[in-house]
Amino acid sequence: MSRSAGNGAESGSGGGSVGGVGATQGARDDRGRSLTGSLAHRVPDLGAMELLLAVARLGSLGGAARELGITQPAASSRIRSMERQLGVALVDRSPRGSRLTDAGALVTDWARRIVEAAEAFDAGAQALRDRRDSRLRVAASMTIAEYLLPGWLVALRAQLPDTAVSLLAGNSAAVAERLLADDADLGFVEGVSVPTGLDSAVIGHDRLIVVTAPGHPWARRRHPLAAAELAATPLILREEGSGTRQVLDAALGGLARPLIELSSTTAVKAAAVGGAGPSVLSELAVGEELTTRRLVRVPVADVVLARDLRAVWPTGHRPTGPARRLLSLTRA
Amino acid sequence: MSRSAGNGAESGSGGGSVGGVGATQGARDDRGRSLTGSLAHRVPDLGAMELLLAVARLGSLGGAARELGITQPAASSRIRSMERQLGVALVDRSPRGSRLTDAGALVTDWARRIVEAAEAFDAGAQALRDRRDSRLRVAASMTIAEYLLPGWLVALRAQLPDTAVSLLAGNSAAVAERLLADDADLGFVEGVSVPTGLDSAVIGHDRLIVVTAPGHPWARRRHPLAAAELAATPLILREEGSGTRQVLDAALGGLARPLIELSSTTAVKAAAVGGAGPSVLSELAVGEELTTRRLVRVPVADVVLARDLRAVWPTGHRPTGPARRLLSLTRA
DNA sequence: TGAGGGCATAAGCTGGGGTTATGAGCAGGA
DNA sequence: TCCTGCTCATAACCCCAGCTTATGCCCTCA
Repeated sequence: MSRSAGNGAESGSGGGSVGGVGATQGARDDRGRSLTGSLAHRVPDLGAMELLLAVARLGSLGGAARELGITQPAASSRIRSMERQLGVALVDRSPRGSRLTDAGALVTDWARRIVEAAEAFDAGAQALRDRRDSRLRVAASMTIAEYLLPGWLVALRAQLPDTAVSLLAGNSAAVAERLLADDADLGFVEGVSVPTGLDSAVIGHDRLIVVTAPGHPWARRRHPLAAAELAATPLILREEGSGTRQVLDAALGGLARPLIELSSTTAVKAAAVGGAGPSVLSELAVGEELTTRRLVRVPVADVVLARDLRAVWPTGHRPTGPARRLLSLTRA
Repeated sequence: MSRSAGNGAESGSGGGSVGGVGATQGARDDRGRSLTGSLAHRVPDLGAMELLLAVARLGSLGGAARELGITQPAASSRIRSMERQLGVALVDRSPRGSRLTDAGALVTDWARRIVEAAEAFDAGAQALRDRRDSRLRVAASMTIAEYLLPGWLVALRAQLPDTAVSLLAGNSAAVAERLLADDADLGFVEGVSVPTGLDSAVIGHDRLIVVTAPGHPWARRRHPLAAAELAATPLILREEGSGTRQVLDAALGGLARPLIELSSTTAVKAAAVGGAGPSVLSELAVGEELTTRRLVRVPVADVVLARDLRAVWPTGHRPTGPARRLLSLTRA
């Protein structure tokens, strides 16, 4: 393949489809995944994505290579193999630098999503690893640890790159225990009551919302759902004793009727998306599903399904230093 | 290392820190990234994440291996090397199966985020690749292609696994052109006006919102911002001619004053997060930043910064088949 | 007590991604 | 005009991560 063969211009608008490739393997499983090679075989790896982002930012393969600490030929071949894998020209190589194709710009944006999720993963994993011998020890309840903390940690790391943050996840009681035993500097809990011995600040709200698949009759309701109606309808729920279940029971007066009981938020989401019925979930857990309309929010009239998200610390020990900084990142 | 050495119990709540590892390399760059090895070296690859999810779901290494089409030793060693890399015990291996550690459960949830982003990437890439010779040809404007379409495609693929979807991204005019030339079956545009020759249905709204870094004075305002105040303040903006800029100018009467002009949404976000000043951005673009409070939304009083998101098709040619199905996934 | 499912260990192969070394297109200044 | 410096490409070689097959131990259950 000679210098600027084939791709080059790729005109003003669309997805550049590079020739050949021919891999239109029709075999798919029941979820539409190709059977030959799972995701990892069809999606470039993180290194390639980082490289692509660097190329996009710097406008040069060699520059990107330098930034990532590899050589220019390595970068070039990596990008090329990514293009081969995707069957789409991503960068327009010229002797004066490399610019993204239109398709490349789109792919880069999607790649950025993945890299951001990976950064959150990394920040969380780092915190998990930093257990002892660390400077800022955070204890958090599951929902917060799952959905919010990784993002905060990414932000915190931008401000305090040298602070090792350690994370410990558990229920409210465990968080309180750790704080009081001075095993943690700052805690995060969700729920109405604050464990005794702790001071707290509200940092946000976790609303439970009623959701259904778009096909469900409730998705087309024009008027909000009444509490009684909600209480009378069997719902896809977390198991009894779970945090969200407690809040729901309290709001309805202990009446929530389970259609199915599942032991993880993910399983509940999957069931709801699959159309098994309406469910009640934390809005933190279903943001993505709502924007892509895999789930639809059903407005509710006379029930308050909100619980506070709070930062907590031992009474008297106002957060200072890194803890204070983290707190300020989270606060409304 | 013998059978159940070391990790095992790890009691009821937290992040299990496996011994050793010792890789607390202090060297970090200005963003807190470790210099030795970029993200890709600190984060397990997609294959490992998929494997972990499978183990979580099936409760067995061998079962997960079977599902992914690899052998049991391969799965075992892969998980083990992931644990070594993260410095945390993830699964509790027993002769009767494998369950996740508490830390493992957390890590699995974070991993799921990455895998979901990768699925969206894959769906988009597949559509980009399927240019010609496909059954459903979609043309979409950039914002929609970037933030919404991948999710819809994932959902559509669940319903119609065998339909090849092709995607073409461009501005409104390009979308219209493709539809009228019968180069596309369904289009998506944002903006107030519908190109002539096309019918449309509103499928959502893209609100532009005013955001700042949490440290900015506006972040602590108690009262909404007046339009005049917004118009009088220099803002971080996309370049003149961009879609969001047009809407903003229209809403303010052509008065928006740029503090900095940048040519990509990502660059604008980065500047705003960095505290360079207030900005106006699509709410689709800043969802993540808002929930993690890297950016804060500033309420605005008397300006309507909404534009419709519309599905469009050639007048008369009501969407049918897969196009209709996709439309129903997006519709309110 | 055997059958079967679970996991571990060991030895060997393969290929993707890295490296060095070299050359060629294009711009801008002496 | 030619040199210098940036860009990218190609070629030959190397290494190790991750896979495989083969085998064995642990535990449970009929």
